[in-house]
Amino acid sequence: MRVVFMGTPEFSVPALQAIASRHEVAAVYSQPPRQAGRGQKPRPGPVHAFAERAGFPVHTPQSLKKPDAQDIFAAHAADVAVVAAYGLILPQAVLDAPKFGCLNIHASLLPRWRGAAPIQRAIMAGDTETGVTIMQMDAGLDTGDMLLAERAAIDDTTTAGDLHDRLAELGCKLIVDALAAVEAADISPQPQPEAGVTYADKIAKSEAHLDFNAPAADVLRRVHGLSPYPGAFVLLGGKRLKLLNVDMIKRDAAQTDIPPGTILDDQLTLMCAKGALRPSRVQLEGKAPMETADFLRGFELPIGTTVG
RNA sequence: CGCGGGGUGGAGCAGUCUGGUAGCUCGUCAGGCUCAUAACCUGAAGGUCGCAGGUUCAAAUCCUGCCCCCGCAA
Repeated sequence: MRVVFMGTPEFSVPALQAIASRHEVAAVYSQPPRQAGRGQKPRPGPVHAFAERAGFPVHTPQSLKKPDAQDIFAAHAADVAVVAAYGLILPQAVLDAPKFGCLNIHASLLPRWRGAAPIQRAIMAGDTETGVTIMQMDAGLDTGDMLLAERAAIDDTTTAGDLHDRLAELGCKLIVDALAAVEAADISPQPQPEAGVTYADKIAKSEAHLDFNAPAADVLRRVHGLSPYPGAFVLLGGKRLKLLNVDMIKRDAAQTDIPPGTILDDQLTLMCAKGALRPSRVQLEGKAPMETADFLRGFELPIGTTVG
């Protein structure tokens, strides 16, 4: 089929790659390069960069609301558009332009976690499973009819980074299947259930500053949900220390007089409201991520210190 | 020119301001001790101190240029 691909971040790249090997990519849409990174130079996103390397025509409109942008889109004469974390709203004229409409790869089991940050929110909420859904897009926010879905498990060690990679692979498998089914007219879209709708809000910077007054289980979910990016952190002598991976440590119920955030031993075990956590991988500001043991080898941290 | 931290044996760091034969914790290897061990003791190997110039009797350390990594902010 003749496909227009629309996506921006790393998550979408495997899907584009998989589609490109089986279908004709008429054009790739991606968010315009923004000032990003050190030196605030405009940098193209991962999809944009990949598409250029692969030699696909790339479009980076600020918006698709204008008629001329919609005309350009329609001129691709696509059979279908595949949208994966594109980041722009698609007007009805765009949704209707391709023969088979627009398919979306969404990183959750809809209708749970519609919206911007489904991977992180699933972990932060303590979900034990999530997945990927392929849906036929409509004008709503991730409200379209579902074509395919597949589950993925989350456990106490799963980070957003891990899950991101797994779901990206899953998404690329499912979209390939979905395109084949659509082309063969061998699929029947199912409306999303009305029950169980939740929305995955964007991650706010303030969510990354850890609060040890919460139960250890909650802190762990937050750490893993924000790992490796943007990274949940604590303040240590004015510097940020990101916690990238943590393990639960059982504590005797007796010791409730120790203030949350206190370092309990020489392995950086941190007191929480209920239980304790031991980081296994951390990153000090300005430094590369490293095992906690390596970090402690060069960073003096007396037991009893409190982190903020 | 957005702000800032950093590149020192395999790992993480100190030493740089106040130039003068490279140090700490750990790992590795060998030997010892031990019922045993990730424990302990002894010894050893391993570094052109990111790269290139410059200053100096002497540069990890001072000066200049460059490369690379990272945090913030967007």
